[in-house]
Amino acid sequence: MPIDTSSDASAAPIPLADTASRSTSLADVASLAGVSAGTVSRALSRPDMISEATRTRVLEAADRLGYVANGAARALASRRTRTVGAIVPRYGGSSFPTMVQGLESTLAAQGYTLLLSAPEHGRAHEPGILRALLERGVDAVALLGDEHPPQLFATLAASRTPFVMMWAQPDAHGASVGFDEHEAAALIVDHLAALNHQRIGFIGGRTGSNERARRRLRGLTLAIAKCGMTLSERALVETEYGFREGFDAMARIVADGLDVSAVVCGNDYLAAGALSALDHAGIRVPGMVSIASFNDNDFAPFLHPPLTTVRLPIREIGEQAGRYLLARLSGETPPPAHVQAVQLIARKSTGPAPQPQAKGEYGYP
Amino acid sequence: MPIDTSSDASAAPIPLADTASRSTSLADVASLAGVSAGTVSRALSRPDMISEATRTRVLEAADRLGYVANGAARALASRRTRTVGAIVPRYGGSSFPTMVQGLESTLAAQGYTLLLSAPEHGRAHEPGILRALLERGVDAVALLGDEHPPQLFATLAASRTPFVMMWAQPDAHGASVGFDEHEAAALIVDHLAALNHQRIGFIGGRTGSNERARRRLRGLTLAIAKCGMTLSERALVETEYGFREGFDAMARIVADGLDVSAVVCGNDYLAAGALSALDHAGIRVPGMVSIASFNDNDFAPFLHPPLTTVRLPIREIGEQAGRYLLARLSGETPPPAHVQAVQLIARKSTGPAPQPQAKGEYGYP
DNA sequence: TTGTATGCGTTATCAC
DNA sequence: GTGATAACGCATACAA
Repeated sequence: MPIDTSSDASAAPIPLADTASRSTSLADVASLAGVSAGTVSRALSRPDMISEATRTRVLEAADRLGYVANGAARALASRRTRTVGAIVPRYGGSSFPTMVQGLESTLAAQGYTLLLSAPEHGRAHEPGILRALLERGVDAVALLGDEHPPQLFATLAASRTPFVMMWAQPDAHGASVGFDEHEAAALIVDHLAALNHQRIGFIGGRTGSNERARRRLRGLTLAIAKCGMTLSERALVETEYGFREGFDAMARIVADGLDVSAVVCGNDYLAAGALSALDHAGIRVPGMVSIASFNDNDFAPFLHPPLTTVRLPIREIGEQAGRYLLARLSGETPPPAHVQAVQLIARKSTGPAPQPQAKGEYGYP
Repeated sequence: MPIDTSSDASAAPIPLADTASRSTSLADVASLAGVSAGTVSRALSRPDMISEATRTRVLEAADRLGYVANGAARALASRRTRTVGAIVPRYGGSSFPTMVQGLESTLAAQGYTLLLSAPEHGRAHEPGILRALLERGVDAVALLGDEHPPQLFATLAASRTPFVMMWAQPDAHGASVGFDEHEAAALIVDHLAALNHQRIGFIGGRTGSNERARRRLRGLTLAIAKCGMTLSERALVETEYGFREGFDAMARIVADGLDVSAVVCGNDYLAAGALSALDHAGIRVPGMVSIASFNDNDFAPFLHPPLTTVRLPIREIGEQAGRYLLARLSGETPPPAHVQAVQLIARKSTGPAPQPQAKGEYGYP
């Protein structure tokens, strides 16, 4: 996939050790407007400290010259960059973009720009990632999750950089935004219990490498125990998140001899894949539940049969994280403590547990 | 969803007009190492210009003090930020994150950081978006698409900022990376033609507001005409991308009286929704095709029945854009001209056109 | 309200 | 190979 540069208007020499004219600076605007550089600076960043007349004159001059402030100089002098760093690993093909969109939008509304680090795979914990952000002078940092090496927190503390952990637990060592996984699990389990389901299965993410998957499974286990239900060992699969993975997992559960009347999936992709596998197998499990709506393209209720879904506030996590950082950066009163459960929507489309016709098997309605 | 700050180690006063000790600077490292500031600077950024002995001494001192370079000062003096801006609208819930991940990874490998602007909806063209990036001193910019107001290009040119357009056409006024939509369409149409399909439908994005959707429809129209096939007006729907939208669109096509034997969908979400609608209606259309795999979670082949899919190199676009910018920034020879078609994978699972049992209706196999 | 002057921390250009 | 020293462009404290 070569690149098109045929009609390339941008093929001019790169502007590094600039040979030609430097770009217009405050001084240029100042001389055109007939004022001092300091006045221009104020007219641009503290409009209310300047007289109406000169302000318009300055603004006009700046406009005529196409003046663009030099952020580096501004940052050097003011000691702030109006920039926030985010470290969000494995980011494409996940639900994180929705969260980052929320973060970015919230920050952008206040003039902040997002510096995004999206390390692939296990590189998220490399010190260099955070360091690169700090060298860029980010005013604050948003991290995914709360499981990070101590050194990361030490570095953050040493640089006195405000930070927030997204999709994390309340007992993390620092500010965090998340939701109550246990409440989400309880909602699901209550729903299934009301429909007389007893033995259930779970297809979720890998608990070894994914803290969110781990919490989700733990919450489910607790809720199930509290209801006197059973989580089938044979129908408990850990896998990557994905449609194909859900398909394969459910296919395996079916092949092993389905001994559950309901299966909970860790997210919508897994669930959709699992449904598809059931369809292929000519089996319909009456209780199919997905915990997380994967993103804004919430397709669970349109599957056949529709899924019961718990909608997680992915985007809201990003927004809230942004609001927290903005508050910190503007010196406002620190936001309240503790993470609370959030909006959970259960679509009650799952049917009641049937009387199995043959042991461990459920046919079409 | 309040925020947890209970065990907050980051709740220290914000480091704005810093009252306490400034963070360690080059001078601090220099005095500890017993050299001049200039030497420290070189030891850190031009290791080969310094003697082995002093270099290690400097590095050790820097390490002991936990020195982190001040990017603002560095940018001011060196006139480069090692930062690249990206403007990618409507970010969550689309295939753009995959592309951005490719861009970010490629840039990060060379020490560049991505400044991400993800304007919601129509705000992508606002001059302020680009301006914010330029003020941050981005060394280069990556844009989504090639349809932007002239002023944007003018601003880019005035600031002599290298830029590249992603998912754009070769005849754009500037460097661009994309793929051949017409070739993708031709691949699909050839496939359907070989299976004797004659009349086909299309469910795609809104051509009024989405340049990619427009190109996709145009490519399809051309390919269909060339093969002597027919694009049914009644089975041509423009909608938002999404599962629900695909569902609704197909439901409408069915309600209007299906007069096609194949339906092409603009992306996998639309296709999956459309399949679901067919399932609900108890109808199976033998030719179901999706043009774009939505992202890495390529679920089309797992649907029932499986979709024939053309896989578009979304991530590769980002990677290639990153490589282009890196080449520009390092003064390398400009990459070759023209956009070429890319890897297209057709999964041949669509069946041949049947002899309709009743006019405009196709039953289950 | 406006002008003046200093400092921000680094790189780069000289000398040595 | 290393040390002074001058920009870099802006914000801001202080003076007017």
